[in-house]
Order: sequence, then C-alpha cells, then structure tokens
Amino acid sequence: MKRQQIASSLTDAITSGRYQNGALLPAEQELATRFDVSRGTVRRALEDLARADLINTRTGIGSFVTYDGQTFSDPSSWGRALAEGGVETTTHVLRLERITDADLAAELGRSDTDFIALDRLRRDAAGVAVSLERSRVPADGRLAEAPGRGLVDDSLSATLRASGLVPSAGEQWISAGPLGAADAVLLDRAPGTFFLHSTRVARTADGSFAEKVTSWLDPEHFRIHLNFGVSHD
Amino acid sequence: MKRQQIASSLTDAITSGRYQNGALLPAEQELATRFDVSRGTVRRALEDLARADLINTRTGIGSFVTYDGQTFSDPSSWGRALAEGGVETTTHVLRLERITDADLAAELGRSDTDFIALDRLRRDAAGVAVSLERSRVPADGRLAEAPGRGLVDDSLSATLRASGLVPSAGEQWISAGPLGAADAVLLDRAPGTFFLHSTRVARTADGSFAEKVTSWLDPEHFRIHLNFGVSHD
DNA sequence: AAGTGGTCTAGACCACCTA
DNA sequence: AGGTGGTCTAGACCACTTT
Repeated sequence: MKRQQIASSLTDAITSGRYQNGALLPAEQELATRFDVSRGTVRRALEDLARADLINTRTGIGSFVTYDGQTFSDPSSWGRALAEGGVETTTHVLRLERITDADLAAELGRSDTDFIALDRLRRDAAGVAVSLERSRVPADGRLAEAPGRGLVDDSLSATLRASGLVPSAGEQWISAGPLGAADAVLLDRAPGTFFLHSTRVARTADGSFAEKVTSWLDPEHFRIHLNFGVSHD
Repeated sequence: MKRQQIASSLTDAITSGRYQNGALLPAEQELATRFDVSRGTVRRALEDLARADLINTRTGIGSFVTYDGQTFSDPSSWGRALAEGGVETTTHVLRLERITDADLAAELGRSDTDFIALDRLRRDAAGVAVSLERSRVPADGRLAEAPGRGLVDDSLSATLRASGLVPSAGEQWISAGPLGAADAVLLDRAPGTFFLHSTRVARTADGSFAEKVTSWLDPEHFRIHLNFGVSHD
C-alpha cells in the first residue's frame, strides 16, 4: 500500500508541524518524484488527507495545510474553521493552567469542578489577530499535568488522545455577534466588531465530557466547512 | 465528467429496478467496454455508488446491488438554522420562476443552464425581516413545472422528493459578512449590516446536483446548530 | 508562458474467489 | 485455470492560476 504509506508520511509531517498550517505542500509531481511513485498514487493519498480535513486542494495552485493542531480530526462531521486559501497563521498560547469553574461543571453535569484551560490566539502573517479560542478539558489523569508538562506535540488533540479522551459525539453552535470588551482587547479590535462565534462540546463514547471549545473567528479570514454523507473508510 | 455520467446511469438502473437488490453488476471490464471508457473511470463511478450504499463490492466476486427500494434518508446532520427562543416567523415567497444561470451551471459542472429559483424572506412577529434564502434546483422533470403549479405542500424539500431528487450528501459553508446593497434593500437593513451567511450544496446518491441554498441570517435571531457522531462512523 | 491540479487512458501485476 | 476486483504506472490533455 504505497498510498497509505504516503498518506501516513504526509499526515505525520503535518501533525508534527513540519508543514505548518497554511503552508503549501510540494506539487503533486514533486511528491511523486520524492516518494518514487506515480502521480496518481500521490493523488489518492492526498484525497485521504483532504477527507480528514488536513489539507485543502485548489486547482491551479496546490494543496494547503488546514490543520491547526487544535481540532480533532476523528469526528469527520465537525464543522471546521478553514483559513481561506494560503493564509499563514501562527498560534500563541495565552494561558495553559488548571482552573476551577463551577458554572461550567454545572452546565456539563459534572461534579468535578476542576478543568484545564487552554486559551490561544492566532495571528496572520502580518501579525493581525484573527481568532481567539478557549478550550476546556477535564483535569483528569495525565491531562492534569499538562500545565506543567506542556502539550503532546504542542497539540491539544494529541494530548487528549494520549490521555485516552477520544471524542465520538458532540454538538456545535455557530453564530455571529459583536466582540465583548475583554475579548476585543485580546484581539486588538474595536469592541463591537462582528466576529463568527463557535461553541463546541465533545463527549467520548461513554458519554463523559471530553472537550469544550469556544472560538471567536475573524469572518474575513475564516469560514466553517461542513461535509455530509460522504464520509467513509 | 464521464465518471458522473456512468454513476448516474448505473444509479438510474438500480433505483428503477433494472438491477434488482442482491443482483451482481457486470464486471468492471465489461462495464468499461459497454460505456466505452477505461476501467479506471468505471471504478471511480462505482466508488460513488458504494459511498451512497447502492452497491457492495467484493474482491474476486463483483459488485452487488444493496438497494431495497427505500428512499434515501435526508442527511440529518445538516447544520440547521434555529430561531432563538421560539420566535414566530412568517415566510414570504419573493419569487418562484425558471431562470437561466450559466455561472451556476459552470460552478456545479452542469451542462444544463436552466434552474428553478425560489427566493424567500422570513419576518418575525413584529414584521422585521430576519432572513433571506435563495434556493436553486434543477429544472428537470416535474420540477420544471413548479413555477406554474406551486410547491408540493408548500415545501421545497417535499417538492424535490416528489421529483425523485433525494439529497444524500453535500457540503455547507458558514461565514459572516456585510450585506450587499441589493440584499440590504430586500431585508430592509442598512447596507453593510453584518449577517450570518450559509451556502449549502446537496447532491443525490449518484452525485448529480439536487439543490443549492444560500441564506443570509440575522445573527440576533439565528444560530446554526450541529449534532453528530451519535449513531454512525 | 509556465506551473498546477482534474481527469482519463491503456496496460500491467497482484490477491482473491469459484470452478 | 480463469475471472474478478485492488493497486500502481506513465503518459496525455484540459482548465485554472500566476508571472
């Protein structure tokens, strides 16, 4: 299975950060030469990556990496925020710490009020802040040590996976509205600027809480993409 | 697109009963000869049918029909626009007519440039316009008469179903942005007002176009809700 | 004009299944 | 053994994007 080897190799390169989010992959012919296969085989491998929402291929240009190390790729029907073609972004961790949040615990129906909070800001190449994401995951097991140890591969999804929290179901709400005063400061925008807003709650197969992510997204840089009825493999 | 023509032809043969449930399709090489294409193209078409659960391919044997005549289920995982807090709305048809749209045909990869256009405006109880929806469906078969006859049950999806166009897969993009001048007039808002925007393209099992809907939604009245992972994958 | 992805072709070899 | 699907190849032509 050369196709799988190539897909696996490219997936690794993307999730490990060798190909950054927004970057352009080498041309298909170049990949074919590099892997010593035909272009058709490269294309079949790239189809797999596209299905997993790791890349976004555009005619006449190439394949852009659309993986920010944040979202789970497993539930393929997640609405994913896609950077418009070829915008390079960098991610900055605003905070990573253990918190207590009784409101969130009540909302999720949890008795445990301890969580790990991870807040991140994304900037485009020009340094303009384009998104603000707040993740909350349970402070159980190995995750409890994340603030001290850092994230696995710098990726929240990898850290969750390493902790055995594999999301299998969830809900997402997408809306739009004006930025609040505090968020506006973080994003360096005028208060009241309209942003896309997404709230996502994921649970594992046994129904326990896996992750809650709320995001503010600059509508000029992001749109949310959904795919239905075509997931297989 | 030979692939799509072949998929469409085979889908028709299956749903019309020419290939009964459980029957074995002709061999790929035989189909290739019959359609006068290469085997690779036949295989890509069969992949589409398999993805739509119309056939089941087994190594060394062939492709069995797995379609029992039941209608395809609607893709239940569409992102649905939900009115906040039980706001009652009324829907007004702005237009329902046959149109020619070469750009849309090109975008969808269709040679037929005829479509049925249905534009609708929704107002809340106070009479404020809260959403604008433009639907485009193919002007094939019974649908071609919709402008004269009206919609089945006043519902576009019911009309589509009655015409044999059952969506089984698709994509949706959600973004946000300022209203254009023309849309602002229709919605009775100031140009540049920020609205949620959704574009949805649905296709039938054989990959042919079923419906395209673009919507502008007042972010104060609507949010989009997604639910997934509960029963499949 | 040059580079890129999108599609199709004709052929090849393999693993699998039924005889 | 002979037919079937699974995979890969090397090349071709086209439409699109950028220079």
